[in-house]
Amino acid sequence: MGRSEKALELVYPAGFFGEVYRIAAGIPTGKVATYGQIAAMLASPRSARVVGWAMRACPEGLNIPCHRVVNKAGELAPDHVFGGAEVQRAYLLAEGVTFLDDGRIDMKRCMWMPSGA
DNA sequence: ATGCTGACAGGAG
DNA sequence: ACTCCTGCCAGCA
Repeated sequence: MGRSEKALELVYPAGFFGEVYRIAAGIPTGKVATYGQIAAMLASPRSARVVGWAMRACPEGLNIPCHRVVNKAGELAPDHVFGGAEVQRAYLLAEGVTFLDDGRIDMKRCMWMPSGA
């Protein structure tokens, strides 16, 4: 592996959290992924909560777009994190994510589909 | 070691 | 569509 990859090995935590961060880092701009979706990618479809927890512990130094990870209903994180859901929504809007009239993300349009459409 | 917690999800009523 | 209940599993006291 190249030097940059080795650097990532050093930066990303080992184990489940590290895998979560690695995947989250791959979410393209303008798209969002769900906790359960990421859990499924890790072959642990029952670990959605752990994914959410990993996001909460999100190391800011890694440049992880944790605002692009939402629940399956397309709802943003509660106000006690992120400095308010408004902040998260502003980030997503700036990236081109579209919202429905009820304030939820238009998941049908913006959910990340790594395996192709 | 034991028990509680949580940025979730799926099924049942 | 909404609420309630249960399963999950890594950290932390």
